[in-house]
Amino acid sequence: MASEAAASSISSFPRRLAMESNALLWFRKGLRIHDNPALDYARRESNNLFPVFVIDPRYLHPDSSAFSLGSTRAGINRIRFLLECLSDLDSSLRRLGSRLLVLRGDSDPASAICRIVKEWKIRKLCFEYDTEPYGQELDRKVKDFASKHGIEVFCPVSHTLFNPADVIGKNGGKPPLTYQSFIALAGKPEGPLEVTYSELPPVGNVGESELLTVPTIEELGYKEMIEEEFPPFRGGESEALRRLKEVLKDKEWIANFEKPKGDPSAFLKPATTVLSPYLKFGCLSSRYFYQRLHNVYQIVGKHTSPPVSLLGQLLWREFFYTVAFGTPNFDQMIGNKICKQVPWREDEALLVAWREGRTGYPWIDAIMIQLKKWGWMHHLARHSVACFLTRGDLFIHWEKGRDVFERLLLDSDWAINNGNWLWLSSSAFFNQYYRIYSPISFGKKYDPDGKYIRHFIPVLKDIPNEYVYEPWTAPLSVQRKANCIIGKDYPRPVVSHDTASKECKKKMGEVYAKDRSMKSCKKESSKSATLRKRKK
DNA sequence: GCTCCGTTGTGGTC
DNA sequence: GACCACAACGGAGC
Repeated sequence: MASEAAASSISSFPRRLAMESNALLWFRKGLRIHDNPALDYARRESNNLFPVFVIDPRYLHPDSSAFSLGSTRAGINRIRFLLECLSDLDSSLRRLGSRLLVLRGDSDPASAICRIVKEWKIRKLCFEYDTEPYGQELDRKVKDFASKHGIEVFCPVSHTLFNPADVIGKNGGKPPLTYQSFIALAGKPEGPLEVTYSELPPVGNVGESELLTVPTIEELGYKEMIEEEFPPFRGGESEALRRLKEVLKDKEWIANFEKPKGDPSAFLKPATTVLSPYLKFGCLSSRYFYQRLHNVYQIVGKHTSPPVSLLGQLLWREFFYTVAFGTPNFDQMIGNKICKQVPWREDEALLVAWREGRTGYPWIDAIMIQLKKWGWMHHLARHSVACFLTRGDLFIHWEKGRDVFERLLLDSDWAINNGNWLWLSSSAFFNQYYRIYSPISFGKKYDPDGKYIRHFIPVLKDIPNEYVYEPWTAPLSVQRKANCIIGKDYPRPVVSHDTASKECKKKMGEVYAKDRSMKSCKKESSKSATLRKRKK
């Protein structure tokens, strides 16, 4: 897989000067003007520039069979966030004398691109390199088409700080499997492009093509949108840069940031930057973010370090991108060499209880409701619910939880989401399966009065502090007074944490023991094979 | 084969 | 807030 990554870097711009030329800039991620090498190359020596976004049915067409409002792959909140990103991008392009051309996808975006490239007589096709399997598949189609028709392709790596293929190459063809070994290999990233535009080449003649402006959510076919609470985060590059500016103002906060010390129950003022949705869509360049953080560190002097520092968080993103790129079947247990093979339990009712925030554990349920309503929750809150679903309590397959997160998170990112589910379920990277988050005491530590729970689960709002994490222990008189009868207004716990976590630990112990004996068997057989060879 | 280390465990003590 | 015991994993380095 790694050897296929013949991606260009910004320092390797072809020097050939095009004469009369039409360039097409295909936006997928990278929904920004700043630090956008594909845009910068596309506009150079081009008479016309066609900035295009293709509506991918897989992500944007309504699917009524999905468990929540949205498409097959994306919940409504992320779809709305994406449309905000596109509107903002369109406004920015219009200020530069251009506009965003939004096309309906045919069967997939790649075939739509191939069709218009021919129709608009495109000489130069530019798009950001994508490391995800789905992106790679589309890119292959487009690149094959372009090479058959003699169209120049420029495909820079600019979504990440490093080219995952380079890091894997430095490690002898295998991705590094620990953060520290990744850091040792990665080195310093290239800086962002230092260029601003006063204007861009005009959009050329689009002929007969049916061109759309950025659609509204209703135009995409989502009619029954009744939401009690919308996510407090708006999409787009302008919002990303505003948010970054806000974050950069507090230099002390940046200098002292330590991820594990953050408060997962903070929701009015989250304990992290909430820049992840903007990095996901490329509204914010990771290289620009890195550079600005580095500048703050230089000004303040003393600061925290990776892995816990803010800059360290950007490097975690790179770590997961690298491992994901170099590991076949990274997003599944079977066929994934770095993933422990665990006999997870099939239990649809428990999965639905977890997904819908009805486990009877207010801390877990509040987090799942925040996910549903906001599409975002703190990293440690994600840990709590992921541990609870998998190795901690319910013993349900991490792929099931991964699917729910992938759909509902605004910052849903293939490599990072799968990487973290592998981590939390103790299937890869992390082995201390006996360290289990308590669905009661972990949250209580940060928020003893249960403000977070009361906000996201209003039915519990009058339960006294001493019972808010364990409402089933409240006497009936207290439940009546709080207008919340457990078993009627709010569910009883779906499992007992004490017994469930003990059983989980036992099962994980068995999996690990089996894994050890398999590994030693393999070692033995390879040893004896070597001896046999030597004797011969 | 040993020791040390690993972003982010819990529950107890001071 | 810092420290410890608890129980106890794999990988890296020696």
